[in-house]
Amino acid sequence: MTFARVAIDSPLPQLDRLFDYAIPQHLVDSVKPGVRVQVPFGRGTAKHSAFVVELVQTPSFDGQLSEVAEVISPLTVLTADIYKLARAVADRQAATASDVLKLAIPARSVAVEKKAIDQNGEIIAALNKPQGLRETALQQPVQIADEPLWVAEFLARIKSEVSQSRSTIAIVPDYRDQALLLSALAKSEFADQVVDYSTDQTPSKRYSAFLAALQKSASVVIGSRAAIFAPVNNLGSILIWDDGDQALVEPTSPYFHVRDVALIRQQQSGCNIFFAAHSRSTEIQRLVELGYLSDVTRSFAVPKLAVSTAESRVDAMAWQAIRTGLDSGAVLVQVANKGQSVSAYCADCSDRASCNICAGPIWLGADKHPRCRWCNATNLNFTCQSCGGRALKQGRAGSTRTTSEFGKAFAQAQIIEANAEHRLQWIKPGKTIVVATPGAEPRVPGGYAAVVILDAKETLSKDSLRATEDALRSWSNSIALLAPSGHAVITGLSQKLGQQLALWSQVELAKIELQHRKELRFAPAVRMASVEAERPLLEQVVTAMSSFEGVEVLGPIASNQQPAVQTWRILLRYEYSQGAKLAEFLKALSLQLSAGQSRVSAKSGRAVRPIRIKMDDSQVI
DNA sequence: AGCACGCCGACT
DNA sequence: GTCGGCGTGCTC
Repeated sequence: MTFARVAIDSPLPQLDRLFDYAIPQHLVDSVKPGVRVQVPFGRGTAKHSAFVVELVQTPSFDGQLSEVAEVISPLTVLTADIYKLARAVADRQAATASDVLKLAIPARSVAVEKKAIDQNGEIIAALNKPQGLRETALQQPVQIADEPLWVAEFLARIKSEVSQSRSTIAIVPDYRDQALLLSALAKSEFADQVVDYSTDQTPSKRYSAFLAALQKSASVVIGSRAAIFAPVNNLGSILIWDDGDQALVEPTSPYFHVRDVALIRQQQSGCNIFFAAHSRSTEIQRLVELGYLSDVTRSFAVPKLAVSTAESRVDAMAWQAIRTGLDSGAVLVQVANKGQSVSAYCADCSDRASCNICAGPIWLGADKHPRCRWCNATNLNFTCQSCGGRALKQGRAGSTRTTSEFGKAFAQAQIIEANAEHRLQWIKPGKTIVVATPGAEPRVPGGYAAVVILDAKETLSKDSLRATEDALRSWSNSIALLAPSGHAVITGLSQKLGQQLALWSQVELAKIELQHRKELRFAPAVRMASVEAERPLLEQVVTAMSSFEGVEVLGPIASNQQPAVQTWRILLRYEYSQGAKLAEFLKALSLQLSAGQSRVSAKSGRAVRPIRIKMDDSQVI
């Protein structure tokens, strides 16, 4: 007699454990570890979806067992490896395995599955050509003559794994990096092994990518956050490009950084792990200093970079760089903010303009309409809170105004604006000025003749713990788009930082930054969690935390994230060694305190958790 | 989440 | 005397 031990597909923390079920005679052959089943649960009449985690001979529950009601599909969609990973990630993040599994296992597509399996429920090799791959290669308007160094490095590592019949997971934070890597792989001899795991495709394509990873004995999975959970066989290497990119942080419940999931998966599977980036994150620097990772150096030409300490936004050096750059090709101008103007002031009394709904700061979007940065309300009939004035004057220029200013100054050049809304992957070579916000820079074949970085001082003085690190990362990524003969200019940067950047001493810069964090006891020298809830509930958390030794509680402070319900937030500063214990404590605490507090969001209709725990919150300071 | 069990106010 | 309020607790 065997019994099925299942994980219920429910976000409720009190159900985050395994339940045993009897297997009725007609299902004994089809209930297998990893399959999705329907089970009766609780007093409710509705059946719940669940995953069979294992089959056992003796149930660990001595009450009356219910029976598995139905097997949804013969496919073993939850492998033992992925369950183990999901459990470990959930435990680290004070979340549930189900939260992780819904990211790891895409929604089932019956149509895809019908095509993909034979009568025995085995995946047949009909998925060899992931559609995404060919489309990406064909859509590529220009051929890349010069492959970036990191792409070549990834290809070499992938090639080595494939030749040993092992799989690779390559994580790229950005759709342009994804396309670059995919088109390089499409031309390679192992194009057939490639699985396009990007999340911005249709559900059926995601499901077929998932099945392809499950089926191939050696696959090359390319994707963003979700790809770290790809159920590949014989995992040889995890490769991560540009780990400092915030796109690698999951914005919903487990709130993990892919880097941390990758490290867990590496430890569990014993595979290789490789990080590459133009600049070094403090987290990677910490792991290098601990001896967990080792440095691999590749020689390359240091970019020609000049730094100007001038106060004016676009100084003589920047103008000169744009002018000479245009003579030989395209020029990239990186600006800190999008829109017409990053801020607005009352024309009469010069006070900072604030939103008449929530008093948040006002900026001017591309359409020149005054908009609130906090609640996004359009303030068309602005009234100054201090003097009653009705007229606005613009603050520092954003990308839209910069674009129109350059359009006037360089009438002979084509001007293009690129930001998160106007996504651009490539531009054609020629006399073009691209004004881009950080992270939105398009590539140009052969590279840019000049890269000019404006607003350096503003980027550095952002009110964030990671301001310097993020700035160095976004500048480095822009400068890396230079042609070999190109020149870069950064305006408004201090001499000291500028010199180190000009020498491209990325490791040295990361060392210094990490040293600062150690002195201030900030992440990643220690870990910092945030707990967010409504005030009375949060007070109970604060009280309970006093019984937990060695964790420093900072706050509460008001959180302006959701204007609908005012929530508050505390920060918890703790050592890495306390992580497991603290996560367990917080999970149990939130379960106990939120009893009977669960409610449904009026806006989305989804269950909203009364207490939100982020075990590593880098946004918070 | 559902759903039942459990002890306190106004009703044919 | 009971019908029902939703606080509390459990779900293999």
